[in-house]
Amino acid sequence: MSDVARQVGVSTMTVSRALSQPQNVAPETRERILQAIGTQGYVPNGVAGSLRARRGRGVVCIVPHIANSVFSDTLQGLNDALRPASMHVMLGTSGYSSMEEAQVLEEFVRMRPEAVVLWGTRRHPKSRALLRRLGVCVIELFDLVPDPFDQVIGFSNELAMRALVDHLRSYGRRRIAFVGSTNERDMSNTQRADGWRIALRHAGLASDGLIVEADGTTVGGEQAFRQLVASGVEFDAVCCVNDLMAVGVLIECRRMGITVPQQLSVCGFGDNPLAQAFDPPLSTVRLPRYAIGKVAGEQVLQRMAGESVLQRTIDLGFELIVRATSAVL
Amino acid sequence: MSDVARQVGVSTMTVSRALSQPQNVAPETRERILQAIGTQGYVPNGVAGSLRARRGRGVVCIVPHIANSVFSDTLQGLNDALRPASMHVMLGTSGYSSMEEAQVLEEFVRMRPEAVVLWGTRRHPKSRALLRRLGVCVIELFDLVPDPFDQVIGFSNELAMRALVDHLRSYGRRRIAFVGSTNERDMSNTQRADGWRIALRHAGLASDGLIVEADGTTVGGEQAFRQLVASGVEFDAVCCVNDLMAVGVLIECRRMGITVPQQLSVCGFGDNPLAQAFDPPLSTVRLPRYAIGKVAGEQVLQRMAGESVLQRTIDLGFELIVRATSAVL
DNA sequence: GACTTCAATGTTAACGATCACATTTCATCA
DNA sequence: TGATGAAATGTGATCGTTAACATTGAAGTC
Repeated sequence: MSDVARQVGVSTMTVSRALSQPQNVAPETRERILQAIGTQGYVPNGVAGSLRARRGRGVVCIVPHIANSVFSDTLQGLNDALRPASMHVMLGTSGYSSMEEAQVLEEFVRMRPEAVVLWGTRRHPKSRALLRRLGVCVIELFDLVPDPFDQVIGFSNELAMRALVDHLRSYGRRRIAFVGSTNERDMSNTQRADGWRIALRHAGLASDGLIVEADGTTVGGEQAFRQLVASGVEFDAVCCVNDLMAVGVLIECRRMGITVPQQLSVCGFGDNPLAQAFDPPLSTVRLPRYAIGKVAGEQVLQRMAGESVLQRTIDLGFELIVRATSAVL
Repeated sequence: MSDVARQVGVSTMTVSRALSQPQNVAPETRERILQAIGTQGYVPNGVAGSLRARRGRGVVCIVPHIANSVFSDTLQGLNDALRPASMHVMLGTSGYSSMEEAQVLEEFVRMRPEAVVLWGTRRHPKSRALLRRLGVCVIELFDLVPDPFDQVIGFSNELAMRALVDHLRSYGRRRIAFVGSTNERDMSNTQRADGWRIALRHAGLASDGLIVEADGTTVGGEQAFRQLVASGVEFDAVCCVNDLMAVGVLIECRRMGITVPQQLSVCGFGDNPLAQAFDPPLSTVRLPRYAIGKVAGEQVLQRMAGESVLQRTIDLGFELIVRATSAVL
């Protein structure tokens, strides 16, 4: 920077101003400075700038796993919202462990991010203490909770699951089973199971014996379904906590010769790309994955601009996607 | 930091050392320092550290689009490799445009990253100049080229496509068509088409009239296939530049009553999750997506450790996945 | 002509850590 | 007993930028 200043015959401050507050520099001076910058190939040192300004242009984002379309769609949204403001995303993963998240977080906050965006609402006490101390803007994603740590953006798992159950009821189903996952440690599984239970109770339907659990994969779905059938309980519909398990159920149905949706209705959750591509296409709930990230980014920008937080809980809703596995269309 | 130093009764330098070079601090002093850090909730300022050390702990990674499993798998690999070394990924997207990539890159390098990881090998001249000037470690991903800018990690599109063609030949196919994409601006499409052409020539087979192009989506695949059929040319196999287009071809076949693989063999490229889930499951080529990111991260660490670059071009190979669309199993 | 005003630019001192070098401490040994 | 060296700690300068305040000069006002 001083090289540029020397060449143009001004002080470094003027060079700095030419870049960050052009309106305070004479147009011709500015022109000469920009030219010198181009000639010398000067690249401003953002690290020094951030140190002096006592604020970086980074936003930490920690998701459980990047290679999963739910998370990567959200990351895309976050990135798209932040890019126009010259902010950058510092990406980290927790591997679905709040302990690991706490460790990653502790390392990342050293870079003094403008905001921290985290998946889910289950936090390690250490993370809470750290975030509280730093007073940084924290945005939690996906699972809505009534009283968030700072701000939460997502949709209601419970309402979404109730919408699915109500849809099945309107199609005449009365014995609606639930297939849960044992490996999702976040609140999603609990909240969705709650939604299912509440919807049944509201409709005066029984839920006893109608819930099974397994690993949250396709294979887990197959196992869970076999278990449900083996238990001897009667059922005419199955709601799964996610699409992969629902696909597992469908595969097992095909094997057992159960016709879907004539003999049995099946619903997934999440609208995984698979849901649409599978044969038969799976009824499910589409989640505002991209929008969650986008709105999170927008909130970060708004709060940086000094605007106060209007809503601590932002509900972006969901979309019921009825395909061939739940009803004869 | 000075608060901690004061409380313990040492200089800030000792506190600094207690954290970064513990072996140079008396164990008991270190213990007291760590305790004071815990009490006060001191979080080291990584920005200041990076400025003084003149090197950050960040790695810039710019991919075309995050919400695409090819890229997110690779990001996962990169992240997994870098995390144990306390490095972090600064994530950016180019939207498949080298111009946009250049802009994002220019902003990101201000943070003085330890390395820059970029998708593909097509660079804007500005990016090249910038990277050359900064002398930063540059790792390009996916499309192998013989003489990379700095270092490239990937697989051979050409060899992979030749493997597919050879597989089809071994199954008796002689009139093998190619469905290309018009919207992939990177080298993949060209290299894959070249591989197809070369494989046919080596086998003494004709390629005239056997290539069509469309938008690189499922719908594009359907269109391309209709176009191919309408052209009246004879063919008994179709290689597609990606899995989505191959799925489109399969959908169109079903519509036209063409049996796969009896009347026609179909191959995709990339092993998209859809390929396995589709009915019938699609033959394709599995790419080392995760490994590419992982190895990239490992290379960054090795080069930071001062090791010299052993291979400027690292070929991680590919895997031919034969499923039901290319051969009766 | 002296006085005000404002735009353009300069000066100084941080931001918070750490490198290089200086100093202290203390056990070891001829 | 004093020399020797290694371990433990301290001092001062510095990384590159920018906030806050100071200065300059020229135009505008009475």
